[in-house]
Amino acid sequence: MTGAASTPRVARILPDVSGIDKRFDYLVPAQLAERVAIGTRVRISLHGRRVGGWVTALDPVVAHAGELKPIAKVTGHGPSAEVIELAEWAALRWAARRTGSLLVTASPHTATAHLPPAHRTAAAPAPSSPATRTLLSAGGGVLRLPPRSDVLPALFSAAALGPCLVVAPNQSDSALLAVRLRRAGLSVALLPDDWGAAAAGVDVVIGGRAAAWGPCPQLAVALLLDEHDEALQEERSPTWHARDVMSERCRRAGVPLVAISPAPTLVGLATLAGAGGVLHPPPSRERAGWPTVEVVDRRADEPWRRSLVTSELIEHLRAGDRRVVCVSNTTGRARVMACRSCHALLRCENCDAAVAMNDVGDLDCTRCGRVRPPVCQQCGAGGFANLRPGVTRLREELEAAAARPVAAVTGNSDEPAPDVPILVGTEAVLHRARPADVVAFLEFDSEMLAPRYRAGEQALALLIRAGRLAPHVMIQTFVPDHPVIRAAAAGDPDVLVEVERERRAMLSLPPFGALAALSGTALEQFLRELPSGDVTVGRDGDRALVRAPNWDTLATALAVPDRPDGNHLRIEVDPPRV
DNA sequence: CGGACAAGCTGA
DNA sequence: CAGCTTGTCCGG
Repeated sequence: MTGAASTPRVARILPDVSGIDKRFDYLVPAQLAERVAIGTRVRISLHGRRVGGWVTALDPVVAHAGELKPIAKVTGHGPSAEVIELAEWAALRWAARRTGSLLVTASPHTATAHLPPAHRTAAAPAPSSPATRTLLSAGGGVLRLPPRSDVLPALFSAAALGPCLVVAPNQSDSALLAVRLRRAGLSVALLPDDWGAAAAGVDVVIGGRAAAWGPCPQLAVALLLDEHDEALQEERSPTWHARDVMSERCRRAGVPLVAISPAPTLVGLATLAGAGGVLHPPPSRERAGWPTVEVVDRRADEPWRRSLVTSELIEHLRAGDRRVVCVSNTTGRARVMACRSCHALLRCENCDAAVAMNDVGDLDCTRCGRVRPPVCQQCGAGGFANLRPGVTRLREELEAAAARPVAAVTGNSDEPAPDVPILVGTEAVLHRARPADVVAFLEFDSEMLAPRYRAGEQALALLIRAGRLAPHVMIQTFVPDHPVIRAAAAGDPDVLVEVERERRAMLSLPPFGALAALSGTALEQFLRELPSGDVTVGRDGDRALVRAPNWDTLATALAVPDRPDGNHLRIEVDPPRV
């Protein structure tokens, strides 16, 4: 912080303009100097037009200070210097077209000229979580808490150490926790709305995945909730993951991060276990926090039916006033087929994923691309049943079987699910239904065997969500001994972790390797300029899969070629769907 | 992004 | 060769 009163200061500014990832130097007018710091949102005139931007550096070494234009206006507060640096790291890590897209996430949604006074309390609410305290004092780690347990004690224990940043997968979970934390006497800023209060200083800053970029002065400790949840990753490019952003942020700040999940992911275990390792309740207590799992083996169906309405399901549907949520995937997923003669699920002979019939009548594997003639791999028969009737049809079938009203929850509407005792819908129904007595997955195999490398973890995540909705989960499957089901039934996520770890290691998938999916018209040219040696290029349909031994190597390689303008190249680092 | 300017296409 | 489109470059 040099700069005598006589020499005007210079600010290096990143414009908030899509398509520009360059920094420009401007003079800081004396009357604005007080309000300009790294991160400040400003307006500048660039090439004849007024645009917004962020101060990314102050007083850089600059030769041509005499020709600089002044900053036109200070809009308000922005991310801290630490978060700006974090965004620059993340822009490289996820091959972002521009750093600004991440700084938008890190900035308040409305101009915030003035911050409210800081509000910190000395409250240390009970109950606390000894396991959380142990992990925090060890410098961070992973806390495995079963689905039907409360994270509030962990939050109390963390907040006792000082300003605490809490990242949850979504806004609604954060809002509920914020209410409970406030009720306990803590000062809480719920992002994104309370950005100003968070920047001023509170006990707990909490929000959805974007809270990983939220302000939290004097950050002392951080928590990541439901580390297994896919919603922690941004689905649009740059596909940053709140887990990895938080991990890096806490490493830089030298503060402990504790990730909490009923079933931590392999990547989470590899990157977050840290010094504290993985703590969990004793097996009997952990098991008690999982729902009871009822497996319906569809191979045992005596009269072969296409219907998903098994006798076990009918029992639940007809049981008095039992509230049942039925989940059936019918949209946007790979189709699932079974052999009519031996009832085996059609799987890829190469990679074991479920295969579906293409237009020509052959069986396509969307995971590895293998195509084979329409013959059962088990018994050689050629007659198949499609296991995916529509939700509308299903609703009628269920209603007939239940002899009480059944409502279908369809589409992407945000309206709450209707208040009837039985609901049927795609997995979205798990986000919208009220607590129930039973969640029934009518055909779980399309989840477990989806042609995505994280399918197992994602399927277990569905069971976790179901377990929070109801104490009893019913799973109809042709693969009753699948590790996903065994893990949930045993209340022991390690059952899946051990199988997955071996598979991922063998295939060099994360955390044993790094990958990115590339697409667009400029793809081939970009690939030609990739430095060879460090990365290998494979194919996934019309996308290219670039693999590297680790994320740093991948990021460095992807940064080498000239990035084409416009929408000619799309890069998804750690693509959500592969 | 959006303006500036250059290089290509068209038509009387 | 004016008049228009399309592409490439650049911004302090």
